[in-house]
Formats: sequence, C-alpha cells, structure tokens
Amino acid sequence: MQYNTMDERLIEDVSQIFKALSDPTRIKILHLLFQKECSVNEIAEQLNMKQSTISHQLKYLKQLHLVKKRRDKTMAYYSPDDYHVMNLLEQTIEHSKHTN
Amino acid sequence: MQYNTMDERLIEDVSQIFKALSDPTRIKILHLLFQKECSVNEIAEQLNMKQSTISHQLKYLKQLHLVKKRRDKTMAYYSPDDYHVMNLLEQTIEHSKHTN
DNA sequence: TTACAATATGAACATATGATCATATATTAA
DNA sequence: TTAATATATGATCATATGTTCATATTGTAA
Repeated sequence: MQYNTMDERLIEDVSQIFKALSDPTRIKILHLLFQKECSVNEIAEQLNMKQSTISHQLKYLKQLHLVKKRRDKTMAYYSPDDYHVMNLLEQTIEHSKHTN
Repeated sequence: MQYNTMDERLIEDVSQIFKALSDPTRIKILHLLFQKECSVNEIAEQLNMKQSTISHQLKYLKQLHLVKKRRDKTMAYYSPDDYHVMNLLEQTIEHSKHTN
C-alpha cells in the first residue's frame, strides 16, 4: 500500500457524482429544481422533452440521493436533496458563465 | 425566450467539465498530477495501466486544457492546467472522504 | 545513419448510456 | 366501479465511451 494511493471505493464515489452532473438533461433538471420544486410534467414541458425521459433521469438522480420526491394527489414533486452537489453544479455554472 | 432558460452552449461547457471528471482513470491521473508533474510512463506504472490508455486520456484532458505538456528529451511531462477544475476535483475528493 | 526508448495514434471491440415507444401502475374524482 | 390523469417502467436502439493491440512517430545518443 502506497502513500498517495487513492481508495478505489472513494474514486468510484467521486466519479459517480461527476457522472451525474455530466449529462445536459440532468444538469437542466437539477438547475430547474434548484430554482423551484417541480412535478415531472412541469420539468418535461420546461425542457421540451418526453415525460419518460425525465422520469428515468429523476429515478437515476433519486437513487444517488441528489433529489427527493414528494407526493401530492397524483403529482410527484421533486426537489434537490444534496446541498454539496447542488453547490458544485451552481458554482460551475457561474464559473462557466464568466469564462470564455 | 424564457427567464431561466440556460444557454445550451453553457450547459455543454459545464457537462463537458463534469464528464472529464466522471471517469476513474482520469480522476486518478489528475489527482496524481495534482501532487506532482509526471511522465506518461510514470503515470502508467503508478496506476498499473497500459501506456496507450494513459496517453489517450492525457490527450483528452489536454484538449480540454485541463493538463499541459512539457517536453524534456524523449519524455513528456504532464501537469495540471486548470486551477478551477482541479479545485473542484480535490474539493469533491475531500468531501467524499468525510462523507459515508 | 542506426538503434533505442518514450510517446502518440488508429482500428477494433465490449460495454455503457440516453432517448423513445408502448404500456403498466397508481391516484383521484365522479 | 370506471374514467381520467400523472408517473413509472421495461425493452429497444443508436450512439458514446474506455481499453487494448499493433504500429507509427518522435527524439536521443552512439
């Protein structure tokens, strides 16, 4: 075992976080939820994408505990669930705005 | 055009940064370079991976201006070239260490 | 020049990924 | 119960991705 060897588990965790943020659709979803809690259909309409696409991505994000779900009647409302990751995203969005 | 619509170009830029950080091999390479400038073979040995794998990934990282290359004799030495992205990575590594 | 070592590159392959369709499930209200 | 609406899910498909092999290129020293 070597001084600066990174633990494989740790690397997997880190890469998983960045992978979640590496897809344009997921970025748009998270950025939207950062501004306000939304239903699945709301997101689909805002982003002009299929409902099933959004639902699949929300499931993906929920598994990673990046979003949480609230039920009200027939609707499912989603909102952010990881402060650190949302910060990472918004920070990078702001940085990119002011670069280039 | 809508109030909170994110610019597509911006989203592509952001997703590209996160995609670069979403692969375990690239994370290991960048984390290693964060500690010290390395040659291609050094990295390959440290990570116990094929030289061509590392070379391909370094080319990828260089295209994104995340690493830079320095020639000395027959060797190519690589080092970080984007302070913000390196910060993002190291910050997330540290955060993941203290989570779970 | 030649031989050698380090690095880069192109092709091939297996696997991962994201979007979509069709349909299932769940919840409400009549 | 039924109809209507919102959401979830499984299968499929096209494309993207990461690794490897084989080989090319580059640069050094003899």
